[in-house]
Amino acid sequence: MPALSTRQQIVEKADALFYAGGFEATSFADIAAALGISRGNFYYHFRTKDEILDAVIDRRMENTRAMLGNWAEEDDAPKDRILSFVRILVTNRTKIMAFGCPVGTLSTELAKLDHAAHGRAAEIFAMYREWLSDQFRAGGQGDRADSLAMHLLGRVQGVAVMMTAFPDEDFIRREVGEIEIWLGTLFEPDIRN
Amino acid sequence: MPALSTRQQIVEKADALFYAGGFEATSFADIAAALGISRGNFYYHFRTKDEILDAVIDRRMENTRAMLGNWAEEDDAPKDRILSFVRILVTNRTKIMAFGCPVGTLSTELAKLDHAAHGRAAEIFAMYREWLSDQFRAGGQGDRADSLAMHLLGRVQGVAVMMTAFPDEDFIRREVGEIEIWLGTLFEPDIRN
DNA sequence: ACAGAATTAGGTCATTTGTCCTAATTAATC
DNA sequence: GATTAATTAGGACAAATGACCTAATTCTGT
Repeated sequence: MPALSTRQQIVEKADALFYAGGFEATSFADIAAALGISRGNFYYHFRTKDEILDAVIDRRMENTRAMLGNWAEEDDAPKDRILSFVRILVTNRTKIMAFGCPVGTLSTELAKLDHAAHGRAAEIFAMYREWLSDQFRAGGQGDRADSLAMHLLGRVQGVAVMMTAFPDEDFIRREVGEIEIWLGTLFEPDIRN
Repeated sequence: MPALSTRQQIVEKADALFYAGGFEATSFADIAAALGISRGNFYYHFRTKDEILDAVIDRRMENTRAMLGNWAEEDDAPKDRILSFVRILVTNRTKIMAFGCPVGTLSTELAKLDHAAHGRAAEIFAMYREWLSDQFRAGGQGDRADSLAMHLLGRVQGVAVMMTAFPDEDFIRREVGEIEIWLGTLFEPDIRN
């Protein structure tokens, strides 16, 4: 009784390899070899590369949904929930410096490939957008909520891109710090000078 | 007497194809076919794919240097120079929505491929960083100049990434507008309320 | 224990990849 | 005009790719 089904193992490994090496550059053989399974076995579970990509995106959406749910459970205040999001830049800094943001890099790669799944990859972004939008709305930002969500997503994506070019921990902390200050002024409007 | 040498044509086409389709996904055959030249001719000018990449990066660095120089010539005020940089988001919005930022996407792709040229791609970023840093310093930002340059680069990169996922012109103009306001407060410190 | 379904192994196939070679053609130099 | 150098054409090559098939094995329900 394996801890994970072969299919789950394939999706998990493909997820990691797509992130670390890119979708196009990762081959069937790479995934099968990394798992120690035969190509035939692989083909039984996924007939085309696009099917694996679909399954990987499904997995990422589930994981994202779970993570966003956890952040909402851990903190009651919208501001603290949003801070949990921002701090993944620090938590995952090592991987981001090496491979960028999994969401952003997949989206841009599929855009270049003109891949049919680009829209699905953008849906992962949309999940973050809506969740952040909900938090800003709950924090009393009303109509600005969605704009603020997009703005914050962009800020975080930008830091992630810069991290791969300049792996500088000080830069990360400085940017995260500035975002925290910005959130502070947003959620305590009577303290702005 | 051709307007461009074969070698120049190859580099130019490779540049465009690498941007629109990615480095890994663009093959020798793609470039040769797009130019209508034979593979043998191609091989005469570039023996390996890495050589083409190097030439493309050289070209981009030259073009970038020229563009930054032009912006410096067109405007005397550091703030206006920096605005020229920010507004490429609007000027090139169609291509960015389709393929992202050429600098950022190449950097992240080469990072994932663990490619030797990743450092050279980051040098293009470094050119922008230093140029922006010079402008901020000329604008009286002193020690903060480099931090501000990195911050602004990140802001622009973030908008570019979001544009590929959400091709929304309003978002672009909103973000560019906010950056302009931010620059305004930076360069006119006595007007902050 | 056994039949049927699910899963896995191993190999095949046409195509494409990056790399490379040789012969032909064009351009430059004396 | 002859000789040499630079450039181009048109393949060839092994390796890798995504896709596919069949036979063997393992699991499942009865």
